[in-house]
Order: sequence, then C-alpha cells, then structure tokens
Amino acid sequence: MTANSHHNIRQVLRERIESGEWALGALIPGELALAVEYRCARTTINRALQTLADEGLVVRKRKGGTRVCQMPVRHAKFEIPIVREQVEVIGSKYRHQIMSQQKKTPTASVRTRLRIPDAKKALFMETIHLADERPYAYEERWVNIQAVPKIMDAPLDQISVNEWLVKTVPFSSGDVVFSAVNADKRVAGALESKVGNAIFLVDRTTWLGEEFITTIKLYYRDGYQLYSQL
Amino acid sequence: MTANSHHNIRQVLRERIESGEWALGALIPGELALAVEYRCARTTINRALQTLADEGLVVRKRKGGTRVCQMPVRHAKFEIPIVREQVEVIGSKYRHQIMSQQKKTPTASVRTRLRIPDAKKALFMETIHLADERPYAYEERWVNIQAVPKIMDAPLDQISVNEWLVKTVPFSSGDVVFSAVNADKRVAGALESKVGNAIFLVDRTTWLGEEFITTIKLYYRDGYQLYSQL
DNA sequence: TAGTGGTCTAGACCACTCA
DNA sequence: GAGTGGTCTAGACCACTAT
Repeated sequence: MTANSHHNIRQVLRERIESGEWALGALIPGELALAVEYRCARTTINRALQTLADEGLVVRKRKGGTRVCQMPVRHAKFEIPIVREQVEVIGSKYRHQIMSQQKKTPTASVRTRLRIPDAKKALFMETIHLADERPYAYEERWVNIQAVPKIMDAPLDQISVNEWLVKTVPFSSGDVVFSAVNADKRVAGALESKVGNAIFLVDRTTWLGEEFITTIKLYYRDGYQLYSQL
Repeated sequence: MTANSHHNIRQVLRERIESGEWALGALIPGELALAVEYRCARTTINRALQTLADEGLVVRKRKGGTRVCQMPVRHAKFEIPIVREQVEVIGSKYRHQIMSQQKKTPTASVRTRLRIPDAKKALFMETIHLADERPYAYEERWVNIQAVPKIMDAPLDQISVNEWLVKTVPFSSGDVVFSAVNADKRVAGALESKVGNAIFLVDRTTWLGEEFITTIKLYYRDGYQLYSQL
C-alpha cells in the first residue's frame, strides 16, 4: 500500500490542522514545500488540499496560498430522502396509496411556483405512504401537465408518481425547504395523528431547465427525525 | 482557454446523460474511449467522471465500468447554520442573551450522549438568540466540563459559548437531527410563542476524537424554514 | 484472469492576485 | 512582476471484481 496516497496525506494534513499546529486563519506551507516534506508529487498534495477545501477546512487562493478556515463549519451532505427507501431502511414493508387524483386549477402560490398560466389546470394528487400498513407520510403533489403531458396516460395506480417521473424526467434539479407545522384536520386525519401535533414538513420543487415539473409537500408522521452526519 | 478542461468535459458528459443518450442504469464508454473521443488524457476524463460520481449521477466500479445511476438523486449539501449568520443574512441585528448557566447533573439521556460518568456534573446553559431584539431561537446546551475544563474561566458574557468553543475546540465532528416538536411552556415562553405551536428543532452533538464536547438543542421561532438547493 | 477504474509521478504551462 | 494554486499530459502500476 502506498504511503503517499492522497487519502493518507489528506488525513495527516487534517490532523495537523485539527491539532492546532496551524492556527485558525493561518497560512499553511505551499504545495511544493509539502510535496518535498512528504516526498511525493505536487499533484498529490494538490488533490489532498482540494479535498480539504471542499470539506470547508481550508481556503485556497492563487498567490495567496492556503489558509485554515476561520469558521471551520463542516458542510453537511445528505441525500434527499426517497420515502420508500426510508421505510425499507427501518425494516418496514412499504406501500403507497393514492387518495385522490384530479386535474384542477392550482392555487395562486402553486401557479407562481410552477409558472403555470392562470387559465391552465394541473394535476393534483394526494398519496399516503405506509410503513407496515401504518401511515408514514402524507404527500400532496402538483404536476405541471404542460411540461409532462404523458403523465395523464401513465398507469399511476401501478407505479408511483415519483418513480414514473424519475424514469421520465430523470435529471431535474430543484430545491427543498424543511419546516415544522401544526397538523390541520386533513393532515392529522391522513396520518392518524391529532390536530395540532407538530409535523415535520418537506417542501420540494423540481424543474428541468426552464420548465417546472412538480412541487410536493411531504408531511411526516409524529416523531419523524431527519438525521445527518457532519 | 482549454477546451478540454475537466470542467467542460464534465458538463458535456452531464448533458449527454441528462439528454437520455445513455439510459438509466446503462453502461457508458470507458475512460480510454472517452479520452480518445475528446482527445485528452485519460486522467482528465477520470477527474470529470469522479466528480459526476460524487454528485450521484453515475456509479463507477472497477472492471464493471461506469453506469448511469438508477435513481439519480442529487445529493443536497448544506452548511450547518450558525445562528448569528442566519440572523445577519436576513438583515437583522443579532444579539444573544444567556438566561441561565449552572453546573448540574445531566439527565440520563444527556449523560449517555456525552459519555459522562454518573456522578459527574456538566455545564448547562440556556441562551436566547435575538434578531432585532425579538426571539429568533432558544438554545439549551450541555457542555462536558471534563473535556473542556477551561470553559469555566471563559468570559461567557462577552463571547458566545459557541464562538468560544469554536476557537478552543475548532475541529470537532458531530451529527445533527432535525425534527418538529410542539412548544411546551418553557420553549413557548422563551420564543414568545404559544404552547403547542410547531417548532423546528435542531439537535446537534459534537465531539473531538473520542471525547464528547457538547450537545445542543436549538428551537427556532415560528415559521422558521431551512432551505437547501439540490 | 482480464478489464476497468484508482492513483502516483514528473514536467509543463496557465491564471489569478498580491504587493 | 512574481509567487501560488489550477490543470493537463503521458506513462506507469495497482486494486478490485465480473466473468
């Protein structure tokens, strides 16, 4: 095993930083100096330092050199959860059930969000995600039919909207908003919870290029927690 | 400008994937083939593909080749928020106020979490974070005094615990849990909210190596949202 | 066992930016 | 203008794993 893998060097450098050898905001040696010290190519040092920069541990500037970050806040990465996988990870059997499905005129806020002209309709769906036949999450979804007209012909009773969309429009980008809301009658009913209970809400909108595809609100059952490593 | 930067190639490859040229789960050409096609070094292709793998767009296996991901879920990265910065970003004036500060025996769950022996005490603090003099978040924090004994001498009225800890134990790792809870009397009072209101709760624990440093619960004011790009 | 990605090297040139 | 990081290349060898 190579002692000079960029992995090893990255780890050693990380330790030198964490040990306080280089203070917060201090300049650390240049790539060339480190390459000599560790007897490896500059490229290898470069890889290691770039990774540390990605992690937010150091800041690099041409001519300015590499500095230890002032506020070393680790970036948390986490994957936007897919409900089915979440359920299966906790060892439960997953099933989903469509409660309602209709074309109708979206509310003003949804129209704005999906950039749908005023007169047009969109597809609205309510779905319950079940874990071992108990409600796990309640989903409200709007789909922009103009962007994905084929969805009206899709066998949505057999395949979940989400999976159909992923297969049809696989590489959309989007945003997510997490918040806490009190369950209203509708949500409480769907989740077999109580009105007023605090519910973890994930609000996601996705689009492809300039076209908005779908916006979805996911209400999770009581006690749901989203976990992430730093 | 080099036409064959790994940035450009990454972008081109991404477009070829997103356009559907390579289907979900399909094998894409090997690095060597792509290097020939784009007339660049294999290393360059490798960089581009590794980035795409980081993004979760492709999966790479030795001997198995590179495949387009089956479930192309973009990984969301976001930075663990520092309350002061959050407040300043929305254009408000930040101030914090320590409500209480005492050494006492932690609850069993905190003891377990911080790995504190049963008989030992820890530092408990309550802090209010204010935005324009209105409550923004309420913080409950336990600090493991054994791990950071110097904290008892720190001028915590002048510098926030958080910033003191960052400067003293800058590079700790940790985990975060997001959830929604109903405000109890204490939290509602601190946030000038109402009992029962849904509160966004961030529960963070950090440690350095094997030693646990601090665990903190942050209750955000009503309507707080955590935003993230995909 | 053979094929593919993972990585290291040595050298070169470029691009940014600080003084 | 000079110093530092950013990146490309060509070649080499290694490590994993599918067949």
